[in-house]
Amino acid sequence: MADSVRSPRERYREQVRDEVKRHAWEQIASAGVTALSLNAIAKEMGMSGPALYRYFASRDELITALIRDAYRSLADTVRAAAEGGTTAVALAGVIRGWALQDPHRYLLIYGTPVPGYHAPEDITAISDELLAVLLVVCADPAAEDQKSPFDVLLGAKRGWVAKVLASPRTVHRALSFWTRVQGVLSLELAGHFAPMGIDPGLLLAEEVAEL
Amino acid sequence: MADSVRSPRERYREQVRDEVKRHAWEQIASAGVTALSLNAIAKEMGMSGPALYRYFASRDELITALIRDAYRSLADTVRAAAEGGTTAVALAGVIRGWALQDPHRYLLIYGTPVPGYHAPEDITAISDELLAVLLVVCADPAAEDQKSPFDVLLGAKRGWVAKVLASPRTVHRALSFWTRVQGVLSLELAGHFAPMGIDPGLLLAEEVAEL
DNA sequence: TGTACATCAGTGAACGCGCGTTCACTGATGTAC
DNA sequence: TGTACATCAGTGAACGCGCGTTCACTGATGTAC
Repeated sequence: MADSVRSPRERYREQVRDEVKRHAWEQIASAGVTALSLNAIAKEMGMSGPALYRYFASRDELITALIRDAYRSLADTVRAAAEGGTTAVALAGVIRGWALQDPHRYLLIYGTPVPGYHAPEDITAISDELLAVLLVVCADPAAEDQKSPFDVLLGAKRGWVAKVLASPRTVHRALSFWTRVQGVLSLELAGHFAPMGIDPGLLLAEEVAEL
Repeated sequence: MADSVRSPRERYREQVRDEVKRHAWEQIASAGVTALSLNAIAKEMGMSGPALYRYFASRDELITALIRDAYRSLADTVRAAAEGGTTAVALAGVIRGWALQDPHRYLLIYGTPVPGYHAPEDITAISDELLAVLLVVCADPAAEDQKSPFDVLLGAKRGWVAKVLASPRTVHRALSFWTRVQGVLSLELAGHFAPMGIDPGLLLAEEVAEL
C-alpha cells in the first residue's frame, strides 16, 4: 500500500477530497453541472463554505477533478474488458452499462461542453488511452496491420500501447465503433428514445455488429 | 400575408420577442444555456429587466421558445431536402451543415438535457415530424413496405405523413441513420475529433453510406 | 374631426437569494529537541 | 517522556455580484363615440 508512506494528515486530506467529490456527484446528478456549488457541498458536509478551499483551489479545479475521475473510470473499465478478451459487441454493452450506471458522469465527459472550460493535458492523455484500447479491440484480423500516424500518436504516451499497429482499415473500424456507441448513448441518455418504444441496448448491439 | 391582419401592436410585440430571442442565442453561443439571463438581455436591448416580462412570462418560457424554434428550423430544413429529393448521404450532410451553422442550437436540442426541464407536447410533435421524414428518406425500396405501429403514431399528427408506410426494415434503417448522424455530430461538436486529425464530414458520409 | 377612455409598454425600487472568494482568526494536530 | 514550536483544518464576517421576479407607477398608443 502506498498509503503507509503517507502521513495521517495526507490520508485525511484525501478522505475529505473524496467526500467532497461524492457530494459533488450527487449534486450534479440531481441538478446538473451548472448547479454545482461549493457552498452547498460544504453545508451538506456540515462545514462552512470557505473550508473547502483547503481542498480545492476553486470550483473549476473541483470540476476538473471530477472530469478526470470520470475519464479514468471509463478508461479502466474499457481496458479491463479488453484485457479479459472481448468482442466489439460485448464491449459496446460494457460501455453502455458504464454510462447508464451514472448518466451524468457520462454526460460530463461527452455531453455539451462546459462553456469556457478547457481540459488540462493529462486528461486528453486518458482519452487517447481509451482510443488505443478501441484500436486493439477493433483490429481487423483479416488486414495485415501496419504502422500509421495513429500509433505514433498514441504509443508515445503510454508504453503498453506502443504495440498497437493500426492499419487504416482498423482505424476506420474503431472510429465507426466509437461514433455508433456515442450516437445511441447520447440519444438514449437525453431521453429521445423513450417516446418511441425502442430498446436502445438492442439497437446498439446491431449497430456495432455491422462493423 | 397574415401580417396584414395583425394589429400594429401585435406586430411590434412579435418584433420585440424576436429581438429578445436573437440576443438570447448570442448569449447562449458565448456562454451556454446556463448563462442565459433575462436581465442581461434586457440590458443589451437598452431596457430595464422587468420589461421583458411583457414578452416572456419567465426564463423557462423563453428557453422553451428557443427550443421550439430550433426544432422547427431543423425539421423544416430536413423536410425541404427530402421534398426536393435527396439521398441519405446528402441528407446527412444537410443535417451536419445545419448543426455546424450554429452548434449551440444543435446542442440545445440534442446535448445534455437542461435539468428539470420538460418539453411541452407541441415540441415532441415536431420531433416526431422529423422522424417521419427520415422514414421516407430511408424507406427501403427493395422491401415491400407495410403498415406498422410507427406510421399510426406519426400519421395521426400531420396529414402529409399519413402515407408513410414503414416496414420494420425501414424503421431500422432510419434509426441507424439517425444514431450515426448523432454519433458523429455529438463527438465533432464537443471537439473530440479535433486532436485526431479526422475529417468528420468524410466519416459521416461513410457511416451513412453503409446503411 | 375631436374628445374621453381603455389598453398596454416600460420604469425604478424592492425582495430574497445564493454564489465564489478573501481575510484575519482560533484551536487542534503533529514535529523536534 | 515532556515541553516549545510550527503546521494546518476550519470558522465567521465580509465583499461584490447578479439573478428571477413582484409591484405600484407613468406615459404613450390605440379605440369608440
